[in-house]
Amino acid sequence: MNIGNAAEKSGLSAKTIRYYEDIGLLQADRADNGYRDYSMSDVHRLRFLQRSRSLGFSVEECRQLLSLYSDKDRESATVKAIAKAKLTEIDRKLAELTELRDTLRLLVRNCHGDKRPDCPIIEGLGGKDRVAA
Amino acid sequence: MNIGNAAEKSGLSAKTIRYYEDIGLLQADRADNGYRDYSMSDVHRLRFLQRSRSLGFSVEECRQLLSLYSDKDRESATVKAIAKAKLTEIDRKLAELTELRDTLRLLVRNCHGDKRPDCPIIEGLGGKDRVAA
DNA sequence: ATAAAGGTTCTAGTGAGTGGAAGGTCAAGG
DNA sequence: CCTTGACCTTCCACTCACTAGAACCTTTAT
Repeated sequence: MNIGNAAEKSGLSAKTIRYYEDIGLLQADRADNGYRDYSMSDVHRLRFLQRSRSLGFSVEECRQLLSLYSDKDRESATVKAIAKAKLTEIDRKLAELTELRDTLRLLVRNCHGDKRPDCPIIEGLGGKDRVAA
Repeated sequence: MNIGNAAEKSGLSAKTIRYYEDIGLLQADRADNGYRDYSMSDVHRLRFLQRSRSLGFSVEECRQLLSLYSDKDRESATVKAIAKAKLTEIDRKLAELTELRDTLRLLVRNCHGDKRPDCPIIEGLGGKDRVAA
Protein backbone atom coordinates (compact mmCIF):
# COMPACT_ATOMS: atom_id res chain seq x y z
CA MET A 1 0.00 0.00 0.00
CA ASN A 2 1.06 3.59 -0.58
CA ILE A 3 2.29 5.94 2.09
CA GLY A 4 -0.94 7.96 2.29
CA ASN A 5 -2.88 4.85 3.08
CA ALA A 6 -0.32 3.71 5.64
CA ALA A 7 -0.45 7.17 7.18
CA GLU A 8 -4.21 7.04 7.52
CA LYS A 9 -4.09 3.55 9.03
CA SER A 10 -1.30 4.34 11.48
CA GLY A 11 -2.31 7.78 12.63
CA LEU A 12 1.05 9.24 11.56
CA SER A 13 1.53 11.81 8.80
CA ALA A 14 3.22 10.77 5.57
CA LYS A 15 5.95 13.28 6.38
CA THR A 16 6.59 11.64 9.72
CA ILE A 17 6.72 8.20 8.15
CA ARG A 18 9.32 9.40 5.65
CA TYR A 19 11.23 10.97 8.50
CA TYR A 20 11.19 7.67 10.41
CA GLU A 21 12.62 6.01 7.33
CA ASP A 22 15.32 8.68 7.14
CA ILE A 23 16.48 7.99 10.66
CA GLY A 24 16.31 4.25 10.11
CA LEU A 25 13.34 3.38 12.27
CA LEU A 26 11.45 1.53 9.58
CA GLN A 27 12.43 1.12 5.95
CA ALA A 28 9.77 0.37 3.39
CA ASP A 29 9.86 -1.60 0.18
CA ARG A 30 9.67 0.33 -3.07
CA ALA A 31 7.27 -0.34 -5.90
CA ASP A 32 8.45 -0.17 -9.53
CA ASN A 33 7.34 3.43 -9.81
CA GLY A 34 9.54 4.41 -6.88
CA TYR A 35 6.66 4.76 -4.44
CA ARG A 36 7.11 3.36 -0.96
CA ASP A 37 5.13 0.18 -0.42
CA TYR A 38 3.83 -0.80 3.02
CA SER A 39 2.64 -4.19 4.25
CA MET A 40 0.12 -4.65 7.05
CA SER A 41 3.03 -5.63 9.23
CA ASP A 42 4.66 -2.27 8.49
CA VAL A 43 1.41 -0.57 9.41
CA HIS A 44 1.37 -2.44 12.73
CA ARG A 45 4.87 -1.14 13.42
CA LEU A 46 3.89 2.37 12.45
CA ARG A 47 0.89 2.35 14.72
CA PHE A 48 3.08 0.99 17.45
CA LEU A 49 5.45 3.91 16.90
CA GLN A 50 2.60 6.41 16.86
CA ARG A 51 1.41 5.18 20.20
CA SER A 52 4.69 4.93 21.99
CA ARG A 53 5.70 8.39 20.78
CA SER A 54 2.41 9.93 21.83
CA LEU A 55 2.82 8.35 25.24
CA GLY A 56 6.07 10.14 25.88
CA PHE A 57 8.74 7.67 24.76
CA SER A 58 11.64 9.16 22.82
CA VAL A 59 12.46 7.99 19.33
CA GLU A 60 15.43 6.10 20.70
CA GLU A 61 13.23 4.34 23.23
CA CYS A 62 10.81 3.53 20.45
CA ARG A 63 13.67 2.09 18.48
CA GLN A 64 14.33 -0.26 21.41
CA LEU A 65 10.67 -1.12 21.79
CA LEU A 66 10.51 -1.84 18.08
CA SER A 67 13.48 -4.14 18.40
CA LEU A 68 11.46 -6.20 20.87
CA TYR A 69 8.81 -6.25 18.24
CA SER A 70 11.03 -7.18 15.32
CA ASP A 71 14.06 -8.85 16.75
CA LYS A 72 14.56 -12.45 15.81
CA ASP A 73 16.76 -12.77 18.85
CA ARG A 74 13.94 -12.02 21.22
CA GLU A 75 15.24 -14.24 23.97
CA SER A 76 18.49 -12.34 24.38
CA ALA A 77 19.28 -10.95 27.80
CA THR A 78 19.68 -7.45 26.46
CA VAL A 79 16.29 -7.36 24.83
CA LYS A 80 14.61 -8.82 27.89
CA ALA A 81 16.33 -6.25 30.09
CA ILE A 82 15.09 -3.45 27.88
CA ALA A 83 11.59 -4.85 27.99
CA LYS A 84 11.61 -5.03 31.75
CA ALA A 85 12.91 -1.49 32.11
CA LYS A 86 10.22 -0.29 29.75
CA LEU A 87 7.57 -2.14 31.71
CA THR A 88 8.66 -0.38 34.87
CA GLU A 89 8.52 2.94 33.11
CA ILE A 90 5.11 2.21 31.68
CA ASP A 91 3.82 1.35 35.12
CA ARG A 92 5.13 4.65 36.45
CA LYS A 93 3.51 6.52 33.59
CA LEU A 94 0.26 4.70 34.25
CA ALA A 95 0.32 5.72 37.89
CA GLU A 96 1.04 9.33 37.01
CA LEU A 97 -1.60 9.46 34.36
CA THR A 98 -4.17 7.97 36.70
CA GLU A 99 -3.32 10.53 39.32
CA LEU A 100 -3.52 13.33 36.78
CA ARG A 101 -6.92 12.11 35.68
CA ASP A 102 -8.24 11.82 39.22
CA THR A 103 -7.04 15.29 40.06
CA LEU A 104 -8.54 16.78 36.95
CA ARG A 105 -11.84 15.06 37.61
CA LEU A 106 -11.91 16.36 41.13
CA LEU A 107 -11.15 19.82 39.88
CA VAL A 108 -13.92 19.74 37.33
CA ARG A 109 -16.47 18.37 39.76
CA ASN A 110 -15.66 20.22 42.93
CA CYS A 111 -14.63 23.61 41.69
CA HIS A 112 -17.67 24.02 39.50
CA GLY A 113 -19.19 27.40 40.21
CA ASP A 114 -16.81 27.93 43.01
CA LYS A 115 -15.34 31.40 42.91
CA ARG A 116 -13.16 31.11 46.00
CA PRO A 117 -9.71 32.28 45.00
CA ASP A 118 -7.97 29.40 46.78
CA CYS A 119 -9.70 26.21 45.88
CA PRO A 120 -8.33 23.72 48.41
CA ILE A 121 -7.94 21.08 45.74
CA ILE A 122 -5.29 23.09 43.97
CA GLU A 123 -2.56 22.33 46.44
CA GLY A 124 -2.87 18.64 45.73
CA LEU A 125 -2.32 19.06 42.02
CA GLY A 126 1.43 18.60 41.96
CA GLY A 127 1.00 14.99 42.94
CA LYS A 128 2.40 13.21 45.92
CA ASP A 129 5.83 14.22 47.11
CA ARG A 130 8.64 12.17 45.79
CA VAL A 131 12.38 12.66 45.47
CA ALA A 132 13.50 13.52 41.96
CA ALA A 133 15.11 10.57 40.19
CA MET B 1 13.97 28.66 47.25
CA ASN B 2 16.58 28.79 44.47
CA ILE B 3 16.17 27.29 41.05
CA GLY B 4 18.41 24.29 41.73
CA ASN B 5 16.28 23.28 44.65
CA ALA B 6 13.09 23.78 42.68
CA ALA B 7 14.61 21.71 39.88
CA GLU B 8 15.42 18.86 42.22
CA LYS B 9 11.96 18.93 43.77
CA SER B 10 10.11 19.13 40.46
CA GLY B 11 12.14 16.70 38.39
CA LEU B 12 12.87 19.36 35.77
CA SER B 13 16.32 20.77 34.97
CA ALA B 14 17.12 24.36 35.92
CA LYS B 15 17.57 25.05 32.22
CA THR B 16 14.10 23.80 31.47
CA ILE B 17 12.60 25.87 34.26
CA ARG B 18 14.25 29.00 32.87
CA TYR B 19 12.98 28.06 29.44
CA TYR B 20 9.44 27.72 30.79
CA GLU B 21 9.79 31.18 32.24
CA ASP B 22 11.01 32.49 28.87
CA ILE B 23 7.92 31.20 27.12
CA GLY B 24 5.66 32.51 29.85
CA LEU B 25 4.56 29.24 31.41
CA LEU B 26 5.51 30.18 34.94
CA GLN B 27 7.24 33.33 36.10
CA ALA B 28 9.13 33.29 39.38
CA ASP B 29 9.76 36.00 41.92
CA ARG B 30 13.25 37.43 42.17
CA ALA B 31 15.29 37.73 45.33
CA ASP B 32 17.39 40.85 46.02
CA ASN B 33 20.45 39.22 44.49
CA GLY B 34 18.60 38.66 41.23
CA TYR B 35 18.18 34.94 41.80
CA ARG B 36 14.83 33.41 40.94
CA ASP B 37 12.83 32.54 44.04
CA TYR B 38 10.34 29.67 44.05
CA SER B 39 7.52 28.96 46.48
CA MET B 40 6.14 25.51 47.22
CA SER B 41 3.18 26.43 45.11
CA ASP B 42 5.54 27.13 42.20
CA VAL B 43 7.14 23.77 42.78
CA HIS B 44 3.72 22.11 42.63
CA ARG B 45 3.15 23.78 39.29
CA LEU B 46 6.56 22.74 38.02
CA ARG B 47 6.01 19.15 39.00
CA PHE B 48 2.64 19.29 37.35
CA LEU B 49 4.36 20.51 34.18
CA GLN B 50 7.02 17.84 34.40
CA ARG B 51 4.38 15.17 34.57
CA SER B 52 2.09 16.39 31.88
CA ARG B 53 5.02 16.90 29.51
CA SER B 54 6.42 13.45 30.18
CA LEU B 55 2.99 11.99 29.52
CA GLY B 56 2.91 13.37 26.02
CA PHE B 57 1.07 16.67 26.36
CA SER B 58 2.49 19.56 24.34
CA VAL B 59 3.64 22.72 26.03
CA GLU B 60 0.51 24.49 24.79
CA GLU B 61 -1.67 21.77 26.27
CA CYS B 62 0.25 22.08 29.49
CA ARG B 63 -0.40 25.78 29.43
CA GLN B 64 -4.12 25.01 29.30
CA LEU B 65 -3.88 22.43 32.03
CA LEU B 66 -1.97 24.92 34.15
CA SER B 67 -4.71 27.46 33.63
CA LEU B 68 -7.12 25.01 35.23
CA TYR B 69 -4.67 24.84 38.03
CA SER B 70 -4.15 28.56 38.44
CA ASP B 71 -7.16 30.24 36.99
CA LYS B 72 -9.29 32.16 39.41
CA ASP B 73 -12.07 31.86 36.89
CA ARG B 74 -12.23 28.16 37.23
CA GLU B 75 -15.96 27.92 36.72
CA SER B 76 -15.86 29.44 33.25
CA ALA B 77 -17.29 27.40 30.42
CA THR B 78 -14.05 27.59 28.42
CA VAL B 79 -11.93 26.24 31.21
CA LYS B 80 -14.38 23.48 31.96
CA ALA B 81 -14.50 22.53 28.30
CA ILE B 82 -10.74 22.30 28.20
CA ALA B 83 -10.75 20.15 31.30
CA LYS B 84 -13.28 17.77 29.84
CA ALA B 85 -11.40 17.46 26.57
CA LYS B 86 -8.22 16.76 28.48
CA LEU B 87 -9.98 14.14 30.55
CA THR B 88 -11.08 12.35 27.44
CA GLU B 89 -7.57 12.47 26.09
CA ILE B 90 -6.13 11.19 29.33
CA ASP B 91 -8.55 8.28 29.31
CA ARG B 92 -7.47 7.43 25.78
CA LYS B 93 -3.82 7.59 26.79
CA LEU B 94 -4.55 5.39 29.78
CA ALA B 95 -6.16 2.78 27.58
CA GLU B 96 -3.27 2.84 25.12
CA LEU B 97 -0.68 2.67 27.82
CA THR B 98 -2.44 -0.25 29.46
CA GLU B 99 -2.58 -2.07 26.18
CA LEU B 100 1.08 -1.36 25.53
CA ARG B 101 1.96 -2.72 28.94
CA ASP B 102 -0.10 -5.87 28.52
CA THR B 103 1.44 -6.53 25.14
CA LEU B 104 4.94 -5.99 26.40
CA ARG B 105 4.31 -8.27 29.35
CA LEU B 106 2.99 -10.96 27.10
CA LEU B 107 6.00 -10.59 24.86
CA VAL B 108 8.44 -10.87 27.73
CA ARG B 109 6.71 -13.91 29.20
CA ASN B 110 5.75 -15.88 26.15
CA CYS B 111 8.60 -15.30 23.79
CA HIS B 112 11.27 -16.20 26.30
CA GLY B 113 13.64 -18.67 24.71
CA ASP B 114 11.45 -18.83 21.68
CA LYS B 115 13.50 -18.63 18.52
CA ARG B 116 10.60 -18.95 16.07
CA PRO B 117 10.93 -16.17 13.55
CA ASP B 118 7.22 -15.35 13.64
CA CYS B 119 6.14 -15.14 17.22
CA PRO B 120 2.35 -15.07 16.98
CA ILE B 121 2.14 -12.31 19.57
CA ILE B 122 3.88 -9.89 17.27
CA GLU B 123 0.89 -9.38 15.07
CA GLY B 124 -1.09 -8.10 18.01
CA LEU B 125 1.42 -5.42 18.85
CA GLY B 126 -0.01 -2.64 16.77
CA GLY B 127 -3.08 -2.54 18.95
CA LYS B 128 -6.67 -2.95 17.97
CA ASP B 129 -7.74 -1.57 14.64
CA ARG B 130 -9.16 1.87 14.70
CA VAL B 131 -9.78 4.54 12.12
CA ALA B 132 -7.30 7.40 12.19
CA ALA B 133 -8.72 10.55 13.75
C1' DA C 1 41.32 35.23 50.36
C1' DT C 2 40.20 31.89 47.51
C1' DA C 3 37.92 27.92 45.59
C1' DA C 4 33.76 25.46 44.66
C1' DA C 5 29.08 25.49 43.94
C1' DG C 6 25.35 27.58 42.17
C1' DG C 7 23.16 31.60 40.13
C1' DT C 8 22.62 35.07 35.76
C1' DT C 9 22.19 36.02 30.53
C1' DC C 10 23.37 34.96 25.95
C1' DT C 11 24.14 32.39 21.71
C1' DA C 12 24.26 28.10 19.38
C1' DG C 13 23.07 23.25 18.65
C1' DT C 14 19.98 19.01 18.86
C1' DG C 15 15.84 16.02 18.39
C1' DA C 16 11.61 15.39 16.31
C1' DG C 17 9.14 16.71 13.26
C1' DT C 18 6.39 20.20 9.66
C1' DG C 19 5.74 23.22 5.53
C1' DG C 20 6.50 24.19 0.98
C1' DA C 21 8.71 24.14 -3.55
C1' DA C 22 9.64 21.62 -7.80
C1' DG C 23 8.70 17.84 -10.12
C1' DG C 24 7.22 12.64 -11.38
C1' DT C 25 3.01 9.11 -11.58
C1' DC C 26 -1.55 7.50 -12.06
C1' DA C 27 -6.71 7.11 -12.86
C1' DA C 28 -10.67 9.48 -14.74
C1' DG C 29 -12.99 12.37 -18.06
C1' DG C 30 -13.30 15.18 -22.43
C1' DC D 1 -4.32 11.66 -26.62
C1' DC D 2 -4.37 15.21 -23.36
C1' DT D 3 -5.42 17.37 -19.30
C1' DT D 4 -6.78 17.68 -14.43
C1' DG D 5 -6.33 16.38 -9.78
C1' DA D 6 -4.77 13.45 -6.33
C1' DC D 7 -0.89 11.33 -4.78
C1' DC D 8 3.94 10.33 -4.83
C1' DT D 9 9.18 11.79 -4.90
C1' DT D 10 13.29 14.65 -2.95
C1' DC D 11 15.19 18.60 -0.78
C1' DC D 12 15.67 22.57 2.03
C1' DA D 13 14.07 25.62 5.43
C1' DC D 14 11.47 26.33 9.53
C1' DT D 15 9.37 25.32 14.27
C1' DC D 16 9.12 23.49 18.93
C1' DA D 17 11.10 22.07 23.06
C1' DC D 18 14.74 21.82 24.96
C1' DT D 19 20.21 21.36 26.06
C1' DA D 20 25.12 22.73 26.04
C1' DG D 21 28.46 26.02 26.79
C1' DA D 22 30.58 30.56 27.38
C1' DA D 23 31.25 34.51 30.23
C1' DC D 24 30.27 36.44 34.28
C1' DC D 25 28.24 37.29 39.23
C1' DT D 26 26.97 35.58 44.23
C1' DT D 27 27.14 32.71 48.09
C1' DT D 28 29.23 29.33 51.10
C1' DA D 29 32.96 26.81 53.10
C1' DT D 30 37.77 26.40 54.32
